[in-house]
Amino acid sequence: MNSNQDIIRNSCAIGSNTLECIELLNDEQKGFLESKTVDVFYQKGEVLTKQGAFASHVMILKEGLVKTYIEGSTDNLILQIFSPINIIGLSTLFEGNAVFHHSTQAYIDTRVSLIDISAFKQLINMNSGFGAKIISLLAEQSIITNGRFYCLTKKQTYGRLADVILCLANRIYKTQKFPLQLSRKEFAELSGMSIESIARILTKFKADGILEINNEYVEILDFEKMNRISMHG
Amino acid sequence: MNSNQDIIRNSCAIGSNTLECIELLNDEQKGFLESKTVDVFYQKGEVLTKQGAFASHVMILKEGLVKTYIEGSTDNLILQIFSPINIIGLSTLFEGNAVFHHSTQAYIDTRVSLIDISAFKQLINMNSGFGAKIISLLAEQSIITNGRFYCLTKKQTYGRLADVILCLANRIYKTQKFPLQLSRKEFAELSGMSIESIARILTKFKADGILEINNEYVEILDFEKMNRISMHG
DNA sequence: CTAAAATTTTGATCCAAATCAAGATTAGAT
DNA sequence: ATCTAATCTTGATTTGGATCAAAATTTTAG
Repeated sequence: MNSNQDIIRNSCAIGSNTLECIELLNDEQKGFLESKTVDVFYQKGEVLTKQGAFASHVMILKEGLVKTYIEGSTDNLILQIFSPINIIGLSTLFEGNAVFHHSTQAYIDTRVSLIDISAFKQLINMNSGFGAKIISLLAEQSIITNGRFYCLTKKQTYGRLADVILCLANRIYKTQKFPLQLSRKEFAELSGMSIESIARILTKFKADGILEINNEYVEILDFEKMNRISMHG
Repeated sequence: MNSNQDIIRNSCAIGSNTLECIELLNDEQKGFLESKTVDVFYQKGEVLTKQGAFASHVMILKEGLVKTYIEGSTDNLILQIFSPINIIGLSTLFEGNAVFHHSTQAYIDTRVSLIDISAFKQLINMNSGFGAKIISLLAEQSIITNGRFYCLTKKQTYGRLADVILCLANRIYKTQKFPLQLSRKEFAELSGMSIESIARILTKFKADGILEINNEYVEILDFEKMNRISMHG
């Protein structure tokens, strides 16, 4: 049985769907899609799309790890993290505005397919099953971002960081022990707090035997306790 | 010319699209839709959909004012406010999960059309233009919610409240002077702060000649200044 | 119209987390 | 390997806004 509260649990920032939607295209449509797609490699730290620029394409993340974020005057708000294989930039399908409403940056070396946006829109109009799948993906992504919205506005520091760590383990790396590919600064940005607070909380997590973190990897030692902290402990 | 920053301006919580999508249906489809629609009237304060319940329908807001919100253990996070005419509950089109991921409540007396969700999905699969429009609406709504996400996490109290007031004026009531239909408690929930902070800031806004607020109406007296505060002043 | 209840305002106090300020550690360059 | 720059940790201080407390106002009920 599920309760009300479970919904807001995975409050971190990851879209989890694969590319079933491509499978819904027929051969001709697949060929058309392919002709309008280019593959691009980005290095760690490179910006894939820039907020405010013309939204010329949708991206499929094939390899790597990226964030989408809103650029503010002082600092950025991370909307989601994406791991392969996911579609990024569906919100550019809003007809009213032809610009990116967020930037996208690579955490690590990353490979994406860029799909021409008008071709993508044509496919939606050609194949209603494809469109339905895109609707489902968009709906899912907004549910996930809303969970993150809840996390960052309603939980306090310990809960937020626990949430981010659980998210990385459950949704991104899909294992309790994973390589440390993010800096403290990136953890801070992800969990919406200062770098110093991250350091302090990580030290506490280590002291309490909940987490092991060193220069190579992160490992959740006490999943139960981490979960309890995440649900606002 | 638009800058980068403009995007995150209207950071409040309202979907602004009308029902063009219905116009994309042919007569037969419209008839089908009509046969699967019921109109319901809700009184001020009544709950329209409950987080965690089976997602049986999508709603079209015909009259009134409603909020969608995530229910937390301690308090709620308002995701969006909707004024007529708008579609509410598109995120239930996510295939993976048949429950509402948020609750919906009426701020004032409200009339909605409930559309059976499987009928709605059928229409999406029957009419790709309809689906494309729904995609655009979903994309727009997520852009708006992301703006609100930015507002609540990155701005401080004065900016947040200014933002909410501007949002009400620009997007909901579409005038600088509008009836006071929300309590201080509702303002507090909307702008993510305590009731006392709302009172204090409103007093300050009045003292500075930026805002008039009494038991009947709200009026923005200095739009320019309010805007400056909203963009984090 | 009056009393009671609810809401709003104002002031005082407290707290979580940011910022400031040094050190300690790690990574990169020569 | 050594020096330098960057990142990370720890402690001290500050602060924005919440909470607590009480008075003022508004709304509701009789």
